[in-house]
Order: sequence, then structure tokens, then C-alpha cells
Amino acid sequence: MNDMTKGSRAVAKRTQPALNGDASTVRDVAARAGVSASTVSRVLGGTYPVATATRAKVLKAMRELDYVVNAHARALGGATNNTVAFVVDDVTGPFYAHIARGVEEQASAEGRLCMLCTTHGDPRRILAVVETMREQRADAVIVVGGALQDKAYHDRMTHFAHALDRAGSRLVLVGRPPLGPGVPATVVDYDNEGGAFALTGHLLSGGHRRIAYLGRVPGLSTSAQRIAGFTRAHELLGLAPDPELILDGVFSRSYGYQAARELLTSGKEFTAIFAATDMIATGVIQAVREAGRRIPQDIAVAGYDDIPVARDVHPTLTTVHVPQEELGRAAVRLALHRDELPDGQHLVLGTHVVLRESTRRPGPSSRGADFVALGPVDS
Amino acid sequence: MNDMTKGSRAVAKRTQPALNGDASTVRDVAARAGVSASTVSRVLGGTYPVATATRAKVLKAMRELDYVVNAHARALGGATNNTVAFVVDDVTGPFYAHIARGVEEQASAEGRLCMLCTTHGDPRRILAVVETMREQRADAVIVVGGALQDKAYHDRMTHFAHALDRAGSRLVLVGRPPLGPGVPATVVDYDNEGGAFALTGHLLSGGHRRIAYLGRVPGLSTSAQRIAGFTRAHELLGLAPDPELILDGVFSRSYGYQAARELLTSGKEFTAIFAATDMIATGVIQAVREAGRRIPQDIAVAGYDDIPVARDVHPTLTTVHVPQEELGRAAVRLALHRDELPDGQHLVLGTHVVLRESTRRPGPSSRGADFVALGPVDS
DNA sequence: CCTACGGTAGAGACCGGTTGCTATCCGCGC
DNA sequence: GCGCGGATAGCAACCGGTCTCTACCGTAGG
Repeated sequence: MNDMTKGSRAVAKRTQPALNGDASTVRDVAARAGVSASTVSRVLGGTYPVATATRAKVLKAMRELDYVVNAHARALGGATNNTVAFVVDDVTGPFYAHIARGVEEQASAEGRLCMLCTTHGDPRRILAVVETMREQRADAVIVVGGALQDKAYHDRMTHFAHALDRAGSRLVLVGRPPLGPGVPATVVDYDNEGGAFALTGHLLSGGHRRIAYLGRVPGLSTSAQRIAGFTRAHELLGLAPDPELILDGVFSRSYGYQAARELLTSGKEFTAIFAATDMIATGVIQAVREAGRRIPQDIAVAGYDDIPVARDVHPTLTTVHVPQEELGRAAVRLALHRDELPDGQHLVLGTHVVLRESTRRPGPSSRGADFVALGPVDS
Repeated sequence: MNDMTKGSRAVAKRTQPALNGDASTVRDVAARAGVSASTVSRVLGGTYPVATATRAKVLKAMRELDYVVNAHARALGGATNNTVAFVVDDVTGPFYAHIARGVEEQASAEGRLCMLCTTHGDPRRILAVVETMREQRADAVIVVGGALQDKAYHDRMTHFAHALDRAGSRLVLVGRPPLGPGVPATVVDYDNEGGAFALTGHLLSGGHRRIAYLGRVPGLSTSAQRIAGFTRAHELLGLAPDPELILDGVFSRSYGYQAARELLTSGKEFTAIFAATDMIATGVIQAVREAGRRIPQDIAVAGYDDIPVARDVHPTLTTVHVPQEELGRAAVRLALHRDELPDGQHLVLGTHVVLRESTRRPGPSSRGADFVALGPVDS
């Protein structure tokens, strides 16, 4: 007979219930209530007849011991652990934060907890994170943000989709294209290309013919789709975007600031800037204003995403509204109730342009509040 | 012998390893590798001598079965489940989002996962959420945001602190006052009162004598501290704030907009507005500008928190910088390495005023970039 | 040639809650 | 008075890893 095998417990098969130093168990509660562990479990579950007097005894004992169930033990026996995992590049981006809120709200409404994982800006870390989520046996793994258009990456994600599916879980892709037919994954996307098309159309119909695109990310699906809409809108008028005006860069404020400064002093000719995201646009606006150019009179600026800051910058920013919270909510909803969307598990939410001051053409129609074209009023 | 006892498994004590429909276990791997479960476990753990040939066989089997450990089973046996819980009102607030990033980064660096829980704007829901976290056996439970100054609430939190402590976990309070001596909780706070004091001092030294305070929340610790600093700065000059200029409200952009509109038409006399948070300040700025008043010439505006939008509004916003990410990181670090801060487990980080355009006095010293008083340069 | 010992691998008892089957107690009808 | 059935409670076997103890192997020393 050895002493001190594990921590401070099991000295003699647990003499004291849980006075100090350790949480109490079902068996502690059972002992105190004078019943068996099964009975306590049934009181916990509620789905079994337990005599009123017995239940009262058990509840009293639980209260006295300040008992809470061990979620791991419960998850081990049962099928699910009631958790939804949410994988994102960076929570501080307002765009992702709002999707996160949607996910968390819906998860909470469905009685699920929410694990947050970030990849610290490195999309390849997603692979490691998803692996960890498999270990956690989450009900659903929701991956947000553009995907790398890279075969090895694609294959790994496909592999995870199957692995999660085998384990009874579900991979959900938000804001990225499907992995292909036959791959067990749910896709919740928004009309990325259409939004860029509409926004570019707005600029073109405002007379702009040389529009700079700031923030292309080669190999990123989101970027490719926005460029596609940008190009298609040009082509509709028999035009083509000038490749010299399409600049590569990351989705950050500081990139927007730098790129706009350089563009302004480059001598290139342009009358409007399509920033790939609102974050980039805020940097662009600062640079343009510092250069003493007026927005929108000298240069029109537009963004994408419609994050809250779009209403706070000066001038307020024309952008494409993306239903962020709804994306998050739909992701959880579809993952947990897979029968709701039988065909293909691919949902696409609409986007629409929100016109604000940064692209407003001088004229009699300049109203005070936001106005909207090509879609319902949003704000 | 009964059939179909549980889900689709255990038909005959698991004939097939894990062809389909279920994840594979240590025993599956063991069977395939021709070793015992213990050996597989030892390969997983790595902390035990396993012959090279055996290890190779096991690794091969794991790869072939696409095996991942079950985190719950592991957590059940072991002491900890390597998870840190993060409880916050609302992830979409940039202030909290940046703290969240700090938490997540540090948790990740310490090999921990991060659970995100939100209270949907209802601080009382914290109690329910913390209860859930006890069930999850998280290594630490980090609660962020102002506390209700309410005895029942305080008592419940104290209770949780003890309960978590008994279970080997740790309660961490970020940006809220300690629960009292003897309560096992770690506190990571910032100099809330000092920041408000410095900012108010800046306004007073700019000649402002009637400063409106927008966004007091009665009963919220954060609010009480900011008001205290606001008041102390007045008293230092033998002044007292006018109670008529201290307005109650929530920490939102729309409150700021509404309150500022009403204040501007109320006929009350004032030359500066101290918004309780930057979010409120953005609304205030919009209202002031819509009313045709100039900032800072007619009315100076200042905020609190130094969230990114403070640099995007026009004019840029003077505010108090709070080291958000560092708060998050410190919370995790102190919770996991409790010996690092032996005395009292109470860490207070500094704050400093960041001067920007919204309070700038016209004069020769108006430079282009941000400038800072009362502390190191930040932006 | 036998024993001792370092190095490895296996058996089995946990962790804490759930659940199918069984056992018991009660009242009631025959 | 005895048997029967409904309502409850208990037993024990899981869930999937981990860990301790023990058994076994080969080899080196006596």
C-alpha cells in the first residue's frame, strides 16, 4: 500500500467529501445524500423518474458541497461536448469580431460553448489549430476568412473535413469557397464578387475611369473574388482596369496609409481608390487628406466590409455591407442542424453597397444622411 | 448479449478499428501496432523509454488510423485541461477585443487553449458563465470589464473565487477592483482614476472650466473610478465639477451621439466634453460636427481607452491610453505562474494621456503628428 | 552456468459521470 | 393471503487515456 499516489487525494479512498483542496464528485454527493451515484446522476440529468424526497436530499447535498459536474467526464461518456470552435486570424479586426459575436450568440442560444482560436496572422497555422479542435471533439469547427489558393493547403483542409465528419463533427467555412463536391463541409459565404462589382459600377457610373485598387493579396480567395468583381464591372463598359493601378498589400490600416502616400506621389493618374477593406480605406483617407487632396472632390475613396469605423471617418466611407453577424449565426445554425439546408450545404448571403460621403458627387442631391443604391437601406 | 447499446459502436466490442463513423482510440492504435494501450500512451506522452522500433510501429499505426487523442479523456485523468476561459461583455468592442488578443496570445504561448464566453451585455450573466467554467475545469477564468458595485454580486464573485481555488483553478479580474483581502483571486488593473485625473488636468490647464462628463454608469466600478479622477483634478484647482454636467449613459456610440445632441440644445454652458469612452466620443464628435460647432475651437472633446478609431475620427481624438493587450497577457501569465507576483496578486498597469487634435489649443505649437503629455509617446 | 540488473512492455486500476439491466419496495387486485 | 406490476434505486460496465506496479527480456558479472 503506497501513500500519496496522486496529488493529495486517494489517501484512503477519500475519507472526507471535499472539505478543501479538491472538487467534489457525484459519489461525494451520493454519500452525503445517502443514495447511489446513479441517483445523483439522474437528478442531474432530469430525464428519469426520481422520487421528490430523494431529489430534494440530493439537491441539498449538492448545494452543501457546492458541487458542479465535470464537463470532461460528461463529454467522455456522451457523444458530444457541446462546444463550437471558432478559428480566426485576428480577433481585433472588427470584421472578424462581428462574425465572432454572431457565432458566440448562436452557440449560446443552442446551449453550446465557444472556443476561440486565432492563427496570429499566419493562415498556415489553421492546420495546427484544426488538429487541436479534433482533439477537443467540438461539435463544429468554424473557420473564417479567405483561404489560400494552394493545392497542399486545400488537400489538408479536405482531409480535416473528412476527419471531422468521421468523428461526428463538422467543418464550416465562412467567407471562403467550398472545397469541392463530396467534401463534407458546410459553407457560409457572402457575395464577395457581386459586392465588388456593384461598388466598382458605382464608381464607374460616377464618371471615374481610372480607379486604383489597393490591397490585392495574391493567392487569397477573398482577394481574387473582389478583383474579379472589380474587373467584371470594367468589362461591362468595355473597359479594363489598368494593371499598374492594382497594388498588392495586406489588409491593414498602415498598409493603406503607406500605399496611398506612394500612389499619390507616383505620378500615376487616377481619380478614385477602391480599398480592398475598410481598414485599408481608413489609412488611405488619412494619407489623402494629409496630401491636401479633397475627398471626394479630388479623389473618391471606397472600402469593403462596412465595419463601424466606416461611419466615423471623415468623410464617411462608401463601402460594401457584409452581414457579419448573420454569417456567424448561420455558420453555427447550419453546422448543428444540418438537415436545414439539404442541398450542397452551401449558403451565400447577399451584400450591398452603402453610399456615404467619400464617393459623393457634388450636386443638388447631397443629403445629410447615408443613402443607398443597389440594395436595401442599411445605415 | 444485447445489440446496439450505444450509438453505432460496440456491436461486438469493436471489430473494425475506425473505418468509418467513429474516431479511433488508443486501443485501436495499439491493436494495429501489435502493442498494448499503455505503450501507445507512452509514445504519446513521450516521457518514458520506448524502444525505437516500437515507437515507429506505433507512430505508423497512428498515422494510418489518422488518430488524435481525446482531450476529454486526457483531462479526466490528469490534473488540468490546459484551457483558459475568457469572459467578456461583448467581443465587438475594440477595447475588449484587444484584451482578448492579449489573452489568446499568451494562452497560446503557454500551450493553453482559450474559451470565449460573452455575457451579451448583461453583467449578471457573468455568474452563470463562471459556473459553466467551473464545470470545464479551466486553468484560469479571466473576467474583464467593470464590476457591479453591489453586495450580492460581490458575494457571489467571492464565492466563485473560493470555488475555483478549491478546484485548483484561478479567478482573474481584469480592469476591476479586488474582491478584498483573503479572497483567492488575481487582479490585473490599470490606473483608471489616474488616467481620468491626468486627462481632466489637461483640459483644465487648457483653460476649460466647465467640462461635461458623458457616460457615467451608476454602480459600475470603472465609471466610479473615472469620475473620481475627474473630480480630483477639479479639486486640485479648488474647483468642483457641476453635477448638472455629469450625465448618465451606456458605453456606446449611439449614446454619445444622442447625449451630445441633447446637451448642445440644452442651453447648459460648457466648453469641453469628457466622454467616458472613445466609443462614446465618436458619437459625440458626430453630433458636435452636425451642430456646426468646431472641435476643438468651440468645444474640446476627449475620450478614454485609446482604441484604434481614436486616430480615424476627425479631428483625431485626445484620449487615455490603456495597455489593453498587456492586460490580457498579464492576466494569463499571472494566473498560470502565481509565484511570479507573490504579494497580494494585484498588478496595476499605468495609463497615460495621448494628446491629439480634438483638444488642441490654437497656437504656434500645433504640430502635425500626435503629441503626448504626462507620459511617454505612444502613437 | 546462474543470478542480478537495466531496459521495456503489459495488466489493470483509476479519473467522474452515464446508463442498461436488475433488484427492491410498495400498493393493489384477485 | 399471495401474486403482480409500477415506481425507484442500485450495480456495474462502459467512455478513452494515464499511470503504477509487475513481468519479462537479454546481457553482463560472478
